[in-house]
Amino acid sequence: LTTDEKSLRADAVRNRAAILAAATDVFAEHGPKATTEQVAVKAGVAVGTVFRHFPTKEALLAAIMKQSLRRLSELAADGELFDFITQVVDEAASTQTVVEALAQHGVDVEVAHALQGLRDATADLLARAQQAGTVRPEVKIDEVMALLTATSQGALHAGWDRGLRRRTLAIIFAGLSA
Amino acid sequence: LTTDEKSLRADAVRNRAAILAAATDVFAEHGPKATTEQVAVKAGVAVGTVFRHFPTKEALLAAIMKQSLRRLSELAADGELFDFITQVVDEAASTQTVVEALAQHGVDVEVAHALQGLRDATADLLARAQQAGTVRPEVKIDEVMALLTATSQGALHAGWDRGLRRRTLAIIFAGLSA
Amino acid sequence: LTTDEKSLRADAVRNRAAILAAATDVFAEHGPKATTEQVAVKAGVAVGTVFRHFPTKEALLAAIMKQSLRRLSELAADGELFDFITQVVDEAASTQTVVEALAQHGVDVEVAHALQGLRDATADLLARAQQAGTVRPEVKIDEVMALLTATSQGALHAGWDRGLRRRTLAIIFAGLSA
Amino acid sequence: LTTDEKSLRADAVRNRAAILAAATDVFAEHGPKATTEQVAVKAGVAVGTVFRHFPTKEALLAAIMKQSLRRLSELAADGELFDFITQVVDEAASTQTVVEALAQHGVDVEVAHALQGLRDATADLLARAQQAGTVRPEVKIDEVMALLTATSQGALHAGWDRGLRRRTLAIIFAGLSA
DNA sequence: TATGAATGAGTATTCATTCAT
DNA sequence: TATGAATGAATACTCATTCAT
Repeated sequence: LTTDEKSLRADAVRNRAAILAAATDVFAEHGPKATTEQVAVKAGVAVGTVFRHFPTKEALLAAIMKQSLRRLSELAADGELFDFITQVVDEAASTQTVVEALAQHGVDVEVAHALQGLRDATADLLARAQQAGTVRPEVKIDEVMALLTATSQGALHAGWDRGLRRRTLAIIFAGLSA
Repeated sequence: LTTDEKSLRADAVRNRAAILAAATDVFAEHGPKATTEQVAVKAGVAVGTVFRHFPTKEALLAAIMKQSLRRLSELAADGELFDFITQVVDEAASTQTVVEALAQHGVDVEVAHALQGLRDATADLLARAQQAGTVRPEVKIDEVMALLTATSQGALHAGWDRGLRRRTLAIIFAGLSA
Repeated sequence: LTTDEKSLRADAVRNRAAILAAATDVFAEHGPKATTEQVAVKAGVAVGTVFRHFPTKEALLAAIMKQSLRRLSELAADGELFDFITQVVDEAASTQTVVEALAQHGVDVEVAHALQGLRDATADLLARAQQAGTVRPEVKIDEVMALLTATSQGALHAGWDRGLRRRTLAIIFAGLSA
Repeated sequence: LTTDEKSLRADAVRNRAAILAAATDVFAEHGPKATTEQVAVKAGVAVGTVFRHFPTKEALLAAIMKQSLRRLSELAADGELFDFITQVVDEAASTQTVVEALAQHGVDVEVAHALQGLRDATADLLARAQQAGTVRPEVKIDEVMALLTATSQGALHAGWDRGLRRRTLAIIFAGLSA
């Protein structure tokens, strides 16, 4: 029985992960209007299971956001500001939801917390860049986050190609540079 | 008779305008998921009337976009690039849909046309700014439109306040400047 | 003024006829689900005019039925039973509504009256045919009307071609023959 | 587990059957304009359930047709032509939709198949009747199906009573007889 | 715990009918 | 009297969520 329970729990954990991964894909591809059913199918489970793990569609979206924000925060660690921004924007397409998360406020305490984490990590990169003299000293984290958000959304919705992304970012980087 | 016909048409025209205005407000506030019914209520007409003027919800959205794009194009005429961008971003909040129009492609022939109009008007401003030596010569209209789109979306979704908008744009303008 | 009134009345009469004709065509082509608007367009008038002449869609349908039933009654006059039946069936396609009228009961007093007229005219043909010895004496008008209705509906809905109509009627005529 | 799955499925199967039965009744009584909601109510389920089983109103109608056509085909097996026709016509009232199915073409592949099944079964009866010398040799299956369709529709829409049905069929049988 | 069938409120769209012009 | 815009009830279909198995 203990074994059963354990394996059940293991299954549950695996399911949770599968659902989260599936949801990320599905929402990235079809936007937030994608169906819970679609997520369930992609995850290889039944709808009921999705709702057991995430009591609400909104909760599922929040979970995705949290996950993505964490991933971005890790990306920020030990990086360089301009590289980081470039990476985020390049990957925006695969994280539509994150971007929308970045753009929203107050959705959810946990999301807000994760967002703060990303902000802190980015603030570190900014500070370092300013100490290195790469970025003008008067630039504040608020503006950097704003530019990050804006560019990610733009890249995402407008479907900029790699070249346009680079040239657009080049302008922004020029504006940030000392 | 002429008078009668005109007044009939006038009523219809008034309603059409009311619906368009209401739709602009409603969609700006609740996003594209807002109900046609909501629009009707706000416009003070019955749903049927909305559908008589705009046969589809999508058509209604397209009409809003067209209208806003035209407004922006007019704004661009006889202006200065940085002022124009600032204005667009400042007003983004009231034109969520436009921004999304800017970000979409191929929605509708007429919308595409209006979008091209805005692009042309902006291209003029850019050329003039480059001739005046205000903007670097290597900057292309593509990047300017990209920045316009991105910043509008960012300002809109993230709810930047006036100060943040100004500071963020300042960075971008610095990046564009010769 | 009198002239005006007269010409107005003349217009009205002309409109009524145009609407009736248009409705016959439209309903024949698209079935009873056709729109009042379609009828109006085909008649070259506005919907309001249709409703001024026929207060209800049902009333319009009833009017068509009456008209068609009268036409068929006239067709029956001075004819021969089998020829008459053949003609009715051949023309069924152009009078879908009539056929449905034939199949309904109690729709409308006036329609019922017109239906009775057709029945009487057919009864005359039957009597004559029986006197001539062409049709068995025990056949009653009820059966003839039933066969007429059935065959018209069948021909209409199933889209029998001319050959099939002829062969099917041949069997029925054989059954009726003395 | 197997039992559980089966009982789940059993529930679903029971519902499907209930919906089909309800739909047959409802459409027989109110014609094809009857509401999906009405069907749901009669079946004792929610609308959603109806749509889960039959994704479209049309699909539901097609399912009814298929079912009825199958029932009729079985009726044809091991029977005698005139008896068979009589039965079909007697039961027409309870199968309005079938009759319309008989009258339509190309609605749906499966329906077409079922229709062909009925035609084949009827053709067998016809062949046997002709071999037995009961029916004239030159009669073809096309005409028989045409008569079957026509009479069923007539009986249905015009509400013939039993006596009239018998007398009308008697004429047709006379026409078919050798 | 997982399943997937059932639920039912919600939404876009149509169309007979009314009524201001 | 004719017009055609406005009305709003009606209807097919969707989808987040619940719950029996």
